[in-house]
Amino acid sequence: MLHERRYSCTPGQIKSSGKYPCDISSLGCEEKSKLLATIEQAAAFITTMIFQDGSSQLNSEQASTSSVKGVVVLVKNQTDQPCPPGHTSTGSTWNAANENDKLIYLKTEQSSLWEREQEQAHKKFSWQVLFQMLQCKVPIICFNAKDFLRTLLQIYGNEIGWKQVANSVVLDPRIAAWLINPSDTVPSFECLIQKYFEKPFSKGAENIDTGTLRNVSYQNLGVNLEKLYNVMMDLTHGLKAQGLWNLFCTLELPLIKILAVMETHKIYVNKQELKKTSEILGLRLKELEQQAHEAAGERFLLTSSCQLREVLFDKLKLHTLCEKLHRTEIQQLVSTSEVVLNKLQDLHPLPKIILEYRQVHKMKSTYVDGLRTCMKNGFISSTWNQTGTVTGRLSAKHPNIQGISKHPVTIAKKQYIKGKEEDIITISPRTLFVSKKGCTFLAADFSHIELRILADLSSEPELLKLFQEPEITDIFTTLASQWKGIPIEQVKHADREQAKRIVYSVVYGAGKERLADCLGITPVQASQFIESFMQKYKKVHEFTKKTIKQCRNKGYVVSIMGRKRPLANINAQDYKLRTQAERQAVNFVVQGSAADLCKMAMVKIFASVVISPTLTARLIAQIHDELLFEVEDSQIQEFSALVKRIMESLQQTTALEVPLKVPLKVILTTGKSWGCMTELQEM
DNA sequence: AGCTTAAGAATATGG
DNA sequence: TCCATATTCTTA
Repeated sequence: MLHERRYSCTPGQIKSSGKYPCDISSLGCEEKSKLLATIEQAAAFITTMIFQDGSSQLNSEQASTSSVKGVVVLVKNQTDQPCPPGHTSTGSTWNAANENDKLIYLKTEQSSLWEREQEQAHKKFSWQVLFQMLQCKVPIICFNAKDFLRTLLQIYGNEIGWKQVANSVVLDPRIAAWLINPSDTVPSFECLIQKYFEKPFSKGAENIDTGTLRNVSYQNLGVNLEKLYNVMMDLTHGLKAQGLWNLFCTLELPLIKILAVMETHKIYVNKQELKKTSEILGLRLKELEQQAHEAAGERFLLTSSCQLREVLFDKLKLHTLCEKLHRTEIQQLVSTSEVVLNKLQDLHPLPKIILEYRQVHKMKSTYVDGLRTCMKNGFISSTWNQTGTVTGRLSAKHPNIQGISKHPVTIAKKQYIKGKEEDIITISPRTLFVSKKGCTFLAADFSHIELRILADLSSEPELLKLFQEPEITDIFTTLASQWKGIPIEQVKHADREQAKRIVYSVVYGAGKERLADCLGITPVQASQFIESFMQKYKKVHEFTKKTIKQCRNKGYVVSIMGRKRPLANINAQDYKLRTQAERQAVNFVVQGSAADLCKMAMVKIFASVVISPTLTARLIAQIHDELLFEVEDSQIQEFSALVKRIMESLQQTTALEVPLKVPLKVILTTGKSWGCMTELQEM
């Protein structure tokens, strides 16, 4: 409350820059139209959200839990050269570097009842200002711009359509910093400033009052926004110098808007089914716990790998009956992981019970109960992180929709539900996600994307041939049939998955022990396989050697769209560190390039939908190589054709040698859930 | 004694 | 001594 007055400024004061932001609600009619005119001519906007607790996007470590109170905007009227560090913004108060720059405050919080009319007017004007900012194509610079855009969409959801944010140009220095080095995370604005702006400079007085005292931070907003602007300018130069500018502008910046829009979309979850499955899984867990205790001859905590280790190896001594069991990474204890338990399952009944217990427990705690904690009013909406990976991929949390189990868990025990007796119950968490009424989910995925990219980058003729033959519909199925010597029709899903794991393991440098563990074969057989693979696909091996060599020379590797990953250990003395960096280098080029393609697809599809007057399809999730949309039933044909065309045309866009294939899948049943997708026939 | 925190292990996803 | 994520749980 104390601060409210500080925002005010007397009419006419708008021009002279003050210490505090000018609250636009204090402006008269004339000043308001003046302000709108100024905004129309602005060269840049630097913005931050202000939260109820007084913090802003510039001094909160993580996304603030408190709700948004308003937005402060620094309106730049001329794009001046970035000031050298230490020159500006050393004072504790803000003095405009340029006299024409303005610092304004837009209140967005909900109006109190008694001053509703006035508040409505203010809200409307705030909206007018923000709308103009979004429409005029002048860059809006914001730390965590996605959160800013999402919040605007949420607050002005009635006045603005999601397509309208598509025209805006937002810049986020955090993403710029991440492109320059994806390995070092920038957790906060202060951190960004320290890394890219105040580098060796000024460790003095002013740092004290930026984060520690929240009340003081108000008077520093102008200073900090100025800093934000300067850091963005520095980073702009950095991006251009490193050849990352195009990637930044054409891929990562448009993605900000796409993710903001995605986060405003809610996915309906079947609450009743969720509760029911939680109970079924809970019952099964109790049974398995009982069985495990009997098999072990003592009570212990099944979820504790430590206690399980004691039972299996100290008490039962099962490790003495089996050689070369995998050990834990840090403590070098005998592992209780799936591969080890698989090896032990003929020696004792306990390992099998544990394996099933863990499967069911994962299902219950993460995908069923975990999902419930993410729900708000029967809906979920993931939070997307654009800077959370080193390879350029996206990540998602709350829930991690990218990691939700694909394969069902079957419970082979009698259960009595609603008086009905069933012997086998299958639980697949994806079916808990349901599309809106009148809509269906459409999934479009790049098939074998990384292998196709590898084929292209290595120009391996054998691999290219496989992709250019139209009769081959699925590479891994083909490879599995070749490897096992069985006809394609008899290849099962598990066989295909195995073939896939073999190929990627070998390509990315798996050792014989690891591969043997993975496949349940002996290390000798595994090394024979690696050998024959290298023999058949010689150019793949050449590609990895070439990539490592380049990395040694330059200190970094580059994806097809110029994404970089510096690898400090590529020339390390330590064998372990060096070879790890080598594998990371090879993996990055392929995985990073696949990420580029998938992001490009998102950007192009979004742009097409935005310019279409009729299409309303919404992106629900990106699962790395797969885009999941919610589409109005009447638009499925039109939209799916569009998606397929755009995604497959990326071959030309990116000048790939190898063709891209994008099978489309839609829900078969009108029941409309995720999972149980079936391939959409060509038209 | 009960509390929070961080690391480690295991397992799900994707290639 | 394949890569890179998130989540959950236990343990210190």
